[in-house]
Amino acid sequence: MQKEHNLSKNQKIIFDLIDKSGEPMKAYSILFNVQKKGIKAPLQVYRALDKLVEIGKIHKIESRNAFIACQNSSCQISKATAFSICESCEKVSEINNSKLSKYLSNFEDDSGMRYNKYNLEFFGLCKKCKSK
Amino acid sequence: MQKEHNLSKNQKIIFDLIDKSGEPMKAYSILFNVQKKGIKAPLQVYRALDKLVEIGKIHKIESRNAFIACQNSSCQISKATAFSICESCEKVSEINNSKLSKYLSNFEDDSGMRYNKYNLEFFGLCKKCKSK
DNA sequence: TAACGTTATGTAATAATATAACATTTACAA
DNA sequence: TTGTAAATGTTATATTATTACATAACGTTA
Repeated sequence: MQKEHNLSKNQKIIFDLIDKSGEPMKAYSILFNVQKKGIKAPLQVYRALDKLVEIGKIHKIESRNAFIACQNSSCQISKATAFSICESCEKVSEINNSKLSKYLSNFEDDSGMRYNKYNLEFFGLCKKCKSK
Repeated sequence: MQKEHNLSKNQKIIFDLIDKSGEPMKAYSILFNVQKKGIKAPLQVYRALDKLVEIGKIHKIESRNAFIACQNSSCQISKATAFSICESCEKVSEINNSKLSKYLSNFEDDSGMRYNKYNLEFFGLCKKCKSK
């Protein structure tokens, strides 16, 4: 059974904001949005983000320096992440494909080394942008 | 046949530095190292880096905000990159595995969407660090 | 080779992203 | 109830990256 993480006040404020937005949010945009709730400094945001990433409630989209709520109901997969990113509209979706995750989790490089964690970002045009 | 890219003066200075170092270099560390060669401003570095990434001579390690010379003799694979990153010593290697690249280049998500580009970063402990 | 468009360069200023250092408070298990 | 870990608050600063504008070099083709 998954450990229940009781989010602290700041963590909850920031997670709720990202989760409701449904899209990747940048740290300073988050900061701007939570200032009315008393979170005034970048560090308060980054600390909450660090923790939320650590427990898998959100993921960082590295190529965009942005954070998105985990789309997997279970939120257990913070060590094996894959995203699709539209290079035109910047829409980001989490890819939840068991074949892919199995393939990557079991991947062994030519030296026989295995990895406990990966992040994969796919780029292309989403359906909407492709049809334009 | 691959197009020959004649690097400009700044591009060559910066590529040579990164290539010789053999490891990921950060933009401001590059800047520091090339100041004696007349490259004085961050923008000069970033412009060269952008171009070198575009033509596939170097890759950006997104999770580290650092740049590494392409390890593939052909340097053609700037749209399909995979790296292994040691979480202890930060050693980075480019993974050149044809099975993996085929699998990912042909990957179709559940909605049938395909992608023209991807970047994959694996994390773990390299052999040296594992044996410590 | 002159004219043109494209690419590269130079320079200053500033924006955007992220962390260090230190003090204090809260949560909660022993 | 006290010890410890986690979280918070605050200021300052470090690091990464871009905007804006001016000039120069390069390569094509008329």
